[in-house]
Amino acid sequence: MKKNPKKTPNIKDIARLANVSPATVSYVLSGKRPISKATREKVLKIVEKHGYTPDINAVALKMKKGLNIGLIVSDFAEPFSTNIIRGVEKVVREMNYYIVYTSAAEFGYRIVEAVRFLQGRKIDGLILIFAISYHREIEINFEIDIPVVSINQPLKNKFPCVLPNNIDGGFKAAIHLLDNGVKRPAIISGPKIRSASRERVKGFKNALKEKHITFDDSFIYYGKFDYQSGYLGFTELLDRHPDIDGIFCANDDMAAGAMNAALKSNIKIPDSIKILGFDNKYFSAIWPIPISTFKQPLEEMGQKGATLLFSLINGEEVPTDPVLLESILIPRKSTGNNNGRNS
Amino acid sequence: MKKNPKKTPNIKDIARLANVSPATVSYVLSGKRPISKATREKVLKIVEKHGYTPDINAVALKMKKGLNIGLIVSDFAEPFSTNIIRGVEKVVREMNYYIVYTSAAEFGYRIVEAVRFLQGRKIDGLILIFAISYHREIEINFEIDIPVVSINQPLKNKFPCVLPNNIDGGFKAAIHLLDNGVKRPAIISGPKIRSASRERVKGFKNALKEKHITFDDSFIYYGKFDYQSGYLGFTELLDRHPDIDGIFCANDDMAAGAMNAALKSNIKIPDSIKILGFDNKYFSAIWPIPISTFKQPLEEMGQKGATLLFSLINGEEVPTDPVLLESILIPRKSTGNNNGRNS
DNA sequence: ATAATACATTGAAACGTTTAAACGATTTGA
DNA sequence: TCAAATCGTTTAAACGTTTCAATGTATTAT
Repeated sequence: MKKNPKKTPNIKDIARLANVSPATVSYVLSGKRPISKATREKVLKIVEKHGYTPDINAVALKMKKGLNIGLIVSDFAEPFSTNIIRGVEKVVREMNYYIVYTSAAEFGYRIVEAVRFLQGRKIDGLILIFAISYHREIEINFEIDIPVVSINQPLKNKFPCVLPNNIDGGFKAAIHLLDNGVKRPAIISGPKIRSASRERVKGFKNALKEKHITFDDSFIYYGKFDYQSGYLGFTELLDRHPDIDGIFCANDDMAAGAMNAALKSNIKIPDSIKILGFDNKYFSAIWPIPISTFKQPLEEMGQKGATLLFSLINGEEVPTDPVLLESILIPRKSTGNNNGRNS
Repeated sequence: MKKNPKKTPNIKDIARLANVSPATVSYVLSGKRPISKATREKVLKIVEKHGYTPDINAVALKMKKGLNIGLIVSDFAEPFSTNIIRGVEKVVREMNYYIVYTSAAEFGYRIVEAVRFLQGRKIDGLILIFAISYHREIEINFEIDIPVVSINQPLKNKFPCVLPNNIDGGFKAAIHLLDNGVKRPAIISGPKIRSASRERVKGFKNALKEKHITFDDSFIYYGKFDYQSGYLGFTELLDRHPDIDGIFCANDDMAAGAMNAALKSNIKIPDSIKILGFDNKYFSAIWPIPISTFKQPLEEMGQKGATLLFSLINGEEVPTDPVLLESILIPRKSTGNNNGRNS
């Protein structure tokens, strides 16, 4: 009959059972001091047998560390963020850290408050993920003495960040449209204040210039990354230039809006006008006319960001320039291709 | 000139500054012992001034608690889960707890492993959220000595749970179709093994019986909650019964599939056939023909679940029967209504 | 006036680790 | 042969809290 029926073993229990001191157990487990092979094996056997795992609170207290990293996303609604998170998680877990997360939305988008909240949990590093449809100004004027990495959103060069290569995305978008026979391309962009928008436009323009296609700002409609904008943008652009035969929409929501506007006006997609989206949202594959789009390397972005963060935590140097990752094109019917769905 | 330039104050610092003992500070903050008004105010002022907040690791260590609750979701892809999480978060934060979360997908759906992982972080309770599109059998044969609550998924009555009232949902679906003139209703259900599917079918049948509409199993197609199933289901059901004029699809993905199948066969929605979905997924509102659907009370489910969990943690009794919450109908064009979108 | 009670506060142990310093035993160098 | 160095291990302090038991002081009952 045992005295304490169930209590999880602590380092002292293990030490006693192995006939060594707690310190020895600790050293065996951490490998910070050489321990004779015999002792190590003896200890490890007991540890294994009793499924001992150090109390993380005691460890964290003693080490003056949190052993977790904070994660702030703009909003959880977007599957966008969750895919990045997946990448982050992998790395964090590998480092034996935990994630404490919150959404900025929870704090009325006052990042300062969100940070304060997370600090309460003693985080050793912070990752910020702001989804692209987030269009408020982000308050980053918070003081913080731990490493911070931003994913998907440059924060005034204040922190290291990993971003999708939007210039490249815009460029590829234009090329794809031209390759599929478009002569008069236009673009429904995100809001001008968002660098992601400006960059996609820039890449788009670059490609057109390279191919000697005339283009000016009247072929650009600045939307808000939402369905509405796509609908209105389509209407307005075709008002301005009835001969437009291809539109690059800076995300799939706007592409959907554009396609519905086309449907209403009885304009055939892709025969009369080709529509190209961005983001590879879930619905783009099942849309009545499947939407060509770009898949962003979300998981990689997450992984890269987390790796960067741990480098910082370990006091290593990291590149100050944003890390850029490229999106890949998924051609579907809306630009005249035929893959993408099988029924 | 200060000795230690920045270090965050601890309870001893506060005690010294307030000319009291650390114990007093602790009691002031926790309110577990009466403290004279004068002392309390003095202490609180210092606490405020220096922004003191107790080291959570020390607290957790001393209290032999984790001060966090674990959260396992089947997969993060689904915005479904994130909305529930939002509700959970609110409650958890209010209780001054933190969330440590992971996805079952990360562990190859071996819940046991996921639980073990979370236990490493000393969780005081566990919430399981399995999205409806998750169709594998869930391994729940894990031993656990902390309270567990399941949200959205009954786990063999092993744990208290909060569920959408699917019978009610199916019932309301039938009524809505009938109200909109449907004479020959059919249903594209989820897989038979899922209780959510069976219950929605049951509610649907109940309503039809009540209204004396003949109905049998040949009007049911069992799909897998995915787009494909909707497409195939539509085709097959109309093969069986060409006079079907209304279909309740157990989620929006299947509704989308059904609508695309209708489009392909040149069957007019909603004129010839009315389509009703479930879940109010993002795309259902922007679909070319906006899809009527049901919005589940996800955030409430999260809140309710978390509240339940804390009751358990505090050793209170909780109802052993599932807590049922009702979904609300969002009528749109696919069943002949006109609200739901404004362009 | 004194004993008994109530109230406010404090000292110190405990939670489970890590790690610097100390220790003894063995090996090495002169 | 003795001092010095090396190796493996242990002792004990520290991390920042909470809370029991003890203390001192003010209030009430006798």
